[in-house]
Amino acid sequence: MPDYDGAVTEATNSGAVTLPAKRGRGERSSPTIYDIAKLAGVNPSTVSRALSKPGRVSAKTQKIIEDAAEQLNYRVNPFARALPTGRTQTIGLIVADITNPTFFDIIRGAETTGSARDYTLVLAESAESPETELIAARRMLSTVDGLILASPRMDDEEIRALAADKPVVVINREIEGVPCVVPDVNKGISQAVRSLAANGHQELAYVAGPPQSWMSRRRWEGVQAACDWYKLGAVRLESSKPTVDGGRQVARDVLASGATAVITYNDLLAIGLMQELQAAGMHVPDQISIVGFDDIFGADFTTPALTTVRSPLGECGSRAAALLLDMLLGHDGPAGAVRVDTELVVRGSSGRLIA
Amino acid sequence: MPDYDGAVTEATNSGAVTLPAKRGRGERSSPTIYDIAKLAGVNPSTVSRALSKPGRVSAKTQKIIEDAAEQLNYRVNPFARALPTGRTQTIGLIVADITNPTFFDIIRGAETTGSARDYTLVLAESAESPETELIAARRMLSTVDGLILASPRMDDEEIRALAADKPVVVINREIEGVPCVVPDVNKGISQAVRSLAANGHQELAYVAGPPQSWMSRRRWEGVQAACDWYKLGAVRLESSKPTVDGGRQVARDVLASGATAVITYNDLLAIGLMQELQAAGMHVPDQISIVGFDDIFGADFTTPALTTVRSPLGECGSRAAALLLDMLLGHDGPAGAVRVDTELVVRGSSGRLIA
DNA sequence: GTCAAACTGTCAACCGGTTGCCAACTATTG
DNA sequence: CAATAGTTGGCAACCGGTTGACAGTTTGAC
Repeated sequence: MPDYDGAVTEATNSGAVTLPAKRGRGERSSPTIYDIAKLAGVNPSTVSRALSKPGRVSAKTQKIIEDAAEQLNYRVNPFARALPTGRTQTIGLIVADITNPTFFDIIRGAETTGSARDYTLVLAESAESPETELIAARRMLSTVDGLILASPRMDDEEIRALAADKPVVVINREIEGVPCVVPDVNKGISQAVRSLAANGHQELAYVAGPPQSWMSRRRWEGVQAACDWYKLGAVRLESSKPTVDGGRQVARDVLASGATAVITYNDLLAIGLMQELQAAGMHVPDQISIVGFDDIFGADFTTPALTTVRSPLGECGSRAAALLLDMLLGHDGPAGAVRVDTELVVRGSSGRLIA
Repeated sequence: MPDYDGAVTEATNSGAVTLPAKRGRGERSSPTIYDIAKLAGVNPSTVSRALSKPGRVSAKTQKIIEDAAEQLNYRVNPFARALPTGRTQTIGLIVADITNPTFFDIIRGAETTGSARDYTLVLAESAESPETELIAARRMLSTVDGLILASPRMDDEEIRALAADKPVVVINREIEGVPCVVPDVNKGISQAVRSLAANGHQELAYVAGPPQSWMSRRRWEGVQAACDWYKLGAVRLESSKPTVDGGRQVARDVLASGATAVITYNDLLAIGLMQELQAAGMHVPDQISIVGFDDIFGADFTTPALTTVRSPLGECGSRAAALLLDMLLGHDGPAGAVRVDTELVVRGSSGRLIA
């Protein structure tokens, strides 16, 4: 029910009616612990304790105060609480690109887990820029209880500095001394390369992501290791940006490389690459196999549907938020990185080479 | 820019910068206006005025204070500011479903426009539930300066009640007395139906979205009107949920309806429907044409690519945020709804009926 | 019955800005 | 040069909770 605060407390204002916007627009203001205290016949500090320090006041008083609070439809003023305590019931999330579906699930996972524990999610975007990211992180850090960095682009040192200030959890990157949630790509990559090798491929290209991306490097290392093991040649190609468009642009280099199988840093690149190759008359997977990363929304819309190494991103977001909330309760972060499993999802874009 | 949001540009770390004073238990705390006041040799209130009320203090004092603030690397404490003023430099956005790509452009548009004016975006999800939405809206409203509701599911009355409290802008719905940003679907629908009629279709089905969705009703009305005009039969089918899955489930009803052309409430439904119809051996568009709504990310990944009525959702998010920020500056909201244009994007999923 | 420990509620001092009001100072004008 | 209007800076009272210190009450042990 909308609280239309009934009685105007006449004790407050002595003089003339302050009609011009006292707060915001309307004159309405929500009940405070002082109102409750008056109604319950106790001291405001007792109200404060009853409402936030269970056990500190007697059960009887507690009940009286809770009833009064209910009657007035009281809600704490988050700012008043935040001012002396610093607690804001808020967690921040910074992603590199809001429109990148990779982050959809991370955002949802974090939001869901957060709001289940009465935390609100604050979102910011870094636009893939380390500088923007740092500025956003700094600005946020003063207003949230903790911060989740999804695929951060800034330096380890800067992240550690932030983490020294308030709890920080990192997704998709490992940083010594900072709690991390990281998909363990080895399993998925190993499956992917084995599958490609089994299908007769001998030369593989990896299309890399942003140079600042730890995960892109990690995936390249994984690809190299797996290719060594399965005796495939591996070449690394750069992309201009980790998007569908970037994938289209890298198609030339892919063709020039002579590789018959491509693993891309993410699904967007894979999709763009596939579109461009098909437009150039190539047949996927008969002439070239394409494997993406992440299994984003839409990866199965393409024809052929995209084979991809799935990272459980929703789980990453959710685990990161849970970790953060735990840390806010005073627990220590995990010693090492939290690893979540990846797996190859085989669809139509990879298969036997038909030479 | 009237507000001092902190010296972000402290590139020149020249010489002795007084470190922030330690708080009682060795916790670091950031500098306050009192620190600045001491350093500048003025009263704290003068500092406050210098930093937030341009023109209220003399240029000379202003300069001294700004230098001192810079030297201390001062940032306002948002909570301390919010407590007396209610201003938080924050706007809220509530969407029905965080993972629905429809909202991603809206989110990005709002975030981008907001952060360009130094506002932070706070995000919440209603999970398509009017109750959850209302709770989230209430909780948010006390902590943000204004609220954007994207495709709200709650009653008009409840929204008006919220709008009476703080500035509210609605996207994808028209509510008398509340500023709205709404894609004007008529043009796009008209183009779509005309195109279908020209391709020989005579019976059309509309797959509706959530019953609480104003936009779904609006689109149905538009479809009916256009079908009247172009002399097509129109039948309305219900979906269980506005997702890919919901689209798959409604395939049976679509087939049973005998319609040869389908317009769905959104692209997700269209994609799911197309998948299921194709799985059942139907050929799109030779046997049945499918037209979606919104032109979301991935709509062009399908085979055939999806014909859809594009709504400029990023623009909606951005316009809504701009509107809201204007209102926060004291301007009135627009008299009527702000309409943005829609247009048909013809791709492969619609075409001539081959009977 | 005495004395101390445990429990409860109150007081008052914050947290860090904002702002109405007033006094002092400056500039303008007659 | 005095009177007046316009500036500018300071004082102090908030905003709404939180919390350490403390005193009054109970409770419990001996």
